[in-house]
Amino acid sequence: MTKPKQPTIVDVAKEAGVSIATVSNVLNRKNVPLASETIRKVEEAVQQLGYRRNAAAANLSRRRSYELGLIIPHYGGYYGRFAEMLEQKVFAFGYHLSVFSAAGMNPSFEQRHLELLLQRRVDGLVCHGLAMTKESTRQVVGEGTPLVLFNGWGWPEDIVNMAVNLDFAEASREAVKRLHESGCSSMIYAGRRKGLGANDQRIEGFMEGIRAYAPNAVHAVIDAGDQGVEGTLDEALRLSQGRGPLGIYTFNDALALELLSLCHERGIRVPEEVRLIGMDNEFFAGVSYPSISSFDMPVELQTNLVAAILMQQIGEDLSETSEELLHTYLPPTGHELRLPLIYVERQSTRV
Amino acid sequence: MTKPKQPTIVDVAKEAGVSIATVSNVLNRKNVPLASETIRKVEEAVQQLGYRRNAAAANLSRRRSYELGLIIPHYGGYYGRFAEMLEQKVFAFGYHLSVFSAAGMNPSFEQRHLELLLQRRVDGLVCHGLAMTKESTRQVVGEGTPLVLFNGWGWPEDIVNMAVNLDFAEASREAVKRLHESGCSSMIYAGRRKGLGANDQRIEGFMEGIRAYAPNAVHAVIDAGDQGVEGTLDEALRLSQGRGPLGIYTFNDALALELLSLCHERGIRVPEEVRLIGMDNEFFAGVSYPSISSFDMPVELQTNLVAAILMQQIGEDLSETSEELLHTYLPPTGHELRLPLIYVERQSTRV
DNA sequence: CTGTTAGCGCCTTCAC
DNA sequence: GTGAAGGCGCTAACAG
Repeated sequence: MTKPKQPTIVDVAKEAGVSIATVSNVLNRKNVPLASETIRKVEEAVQQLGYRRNAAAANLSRRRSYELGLIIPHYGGYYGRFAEMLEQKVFAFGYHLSVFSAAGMNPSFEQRHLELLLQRRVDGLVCHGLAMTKESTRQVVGEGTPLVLFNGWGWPEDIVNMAVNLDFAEASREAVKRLHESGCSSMIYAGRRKGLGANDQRIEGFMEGIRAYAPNAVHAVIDAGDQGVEGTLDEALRLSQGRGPLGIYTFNDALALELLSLCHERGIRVPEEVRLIGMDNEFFAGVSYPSISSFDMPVELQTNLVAAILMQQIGEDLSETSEELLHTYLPPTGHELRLPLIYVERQSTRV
Repeated sequence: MTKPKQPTIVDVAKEAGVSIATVSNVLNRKNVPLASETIRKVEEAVQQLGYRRNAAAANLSRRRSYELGLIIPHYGGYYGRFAEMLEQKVFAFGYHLSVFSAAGMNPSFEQRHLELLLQRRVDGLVCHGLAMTKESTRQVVGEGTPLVLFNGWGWPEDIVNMAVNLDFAEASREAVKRLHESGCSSMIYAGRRKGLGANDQRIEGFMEGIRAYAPNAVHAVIDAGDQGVEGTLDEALRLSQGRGPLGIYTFNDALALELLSLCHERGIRVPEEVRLIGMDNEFFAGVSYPSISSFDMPVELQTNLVAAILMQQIGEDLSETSEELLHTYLPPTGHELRLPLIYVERQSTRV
């Protein structure tokens, strides 16, 4: 209950019969030569006293925190996986990751978390492009904290050095292509306006896909947020009326699952009458019935790249593999990097 | 690129023409009386210089971090929601929450995160009971860091002051009751051994439920990890053979969904032939077809209680509502608190 | 009301 | 190889 004041480096030094500098030296295993006897004594004292270094003091002294900050909209699905994976990647460089959820792209939370992270003097920042305001980002970068964005589109080059994005536009084009090839003569993109930039990317790609692969197809962009899921399906069916199978490409798997259930309820057969492609490749897309075709996100690659770029900005030495990764993926020009999603074909489009 | 050394309190003092103590005073709004002119000057200087307090220095000086640590197995589903909600709760007390994922109950990660948190001198810890080893927990508590567990069963009283648990056992009893009342004469619990204590609790409750409500029912506990999902369904069907509707209660909604899809595939009708109850009340349980009955977790209540108990241990003043909450829920004796789950009836059991 | 001063615990030259 | 000493930036008495 009562906090009995934890032992400090001074206590350890006393216990081991050496000076505090020596203790610090053995603890931080620098390139300083130490007598093995000294090392032993110190380690014993540490063990004995249950010494644990005070991070605040160490950070203050070194003027580095070896801490990185990550701001994401929430912990669910892709973002959670991203956080977990990034944590592992930066750990390999000796850094620790502090994760904050902006509670659904809420700018006030974002602001708070950012402020906190900066007070902690994090050595670098990884932010979700959609959870950040331009102003705070500019400020951060202006103050000199290395920052890399992920899934941020259309950021001016002068405020963001590098954005590592998933190529939703390309995936959307592919979705149209797949649906068209499977014989859909009418195609719908069921979006989520609140998905912001991520939704815009999909719309853009969808329209490009239509132009490229199915210029004559009946098509439309419907917002599931506006129309509701039922409204979306109604509208989609109305548009495709009698023109053979209807293809629906959705903002994410969750929406696809809702549409799938609705089809079940109404006795509409999937994939015979309606074909679905989702996005995110969530667990349930694989085990629903019928299973839902989707796009898998290269989270491992993305986090690897984010980590490498950030470490480079911080001035850390990169491993060979990291170097190679950057060579392979960094665009020769520009400040945006697009990673391809992987299409996973399942029963909802299999004819 | 070059970090131009952020302004310190000294710079602000100089700029404002006051002493550093004064700056510290206006910044920390203590019960110290300040001249409004002084305040203005300081705030202006802060604005001017873009001053941001160095958390490490402040923590070191105050010997408090106003930081709390949370260790969970992963960010998905319930845990993610728990983290987000707890963050809000403790923020109301002026604390910040650092969340760490133990990457699936991996003890080495747990150890690492714990060590880090302790080095940061967090003022308190919230840990998932299943992600912690007894040894490290004992050590932490022994060193005097306030700790509250959530979903930890069977912890010796001498190492854990309080555990705030979801009452999976009671929910499992209820599941049996519901299935039995709906007319199931055979009932299965499809578990996940790797769920550890959480699974044990369900098994215990399931068996008690059988004894209490349906002593004559054919029943069994099957582990989906051992048998696979298909194996589980086969086994369940074999046991219930021809004895009317089969009730399956699952470890979680994910497993329930898998079983549901399998039923679809084999043309087994849900709920006519098989009735399902899941656990977690995940998004997809509500929108699958048919929708899956499940148990909703009182995350808000749980996080409220965890926050209140921890704040109390730290010695923070509680609000009236928090006090009341503790009065209502704290057990008169013992060190474990059980919160009821809420049954959500859906189509998978509706006859 | 404001300023002076002594740490907080650790790291890091720089002598020895 | 090891130790002494001066910060790191801020807070908290305590004077004034």
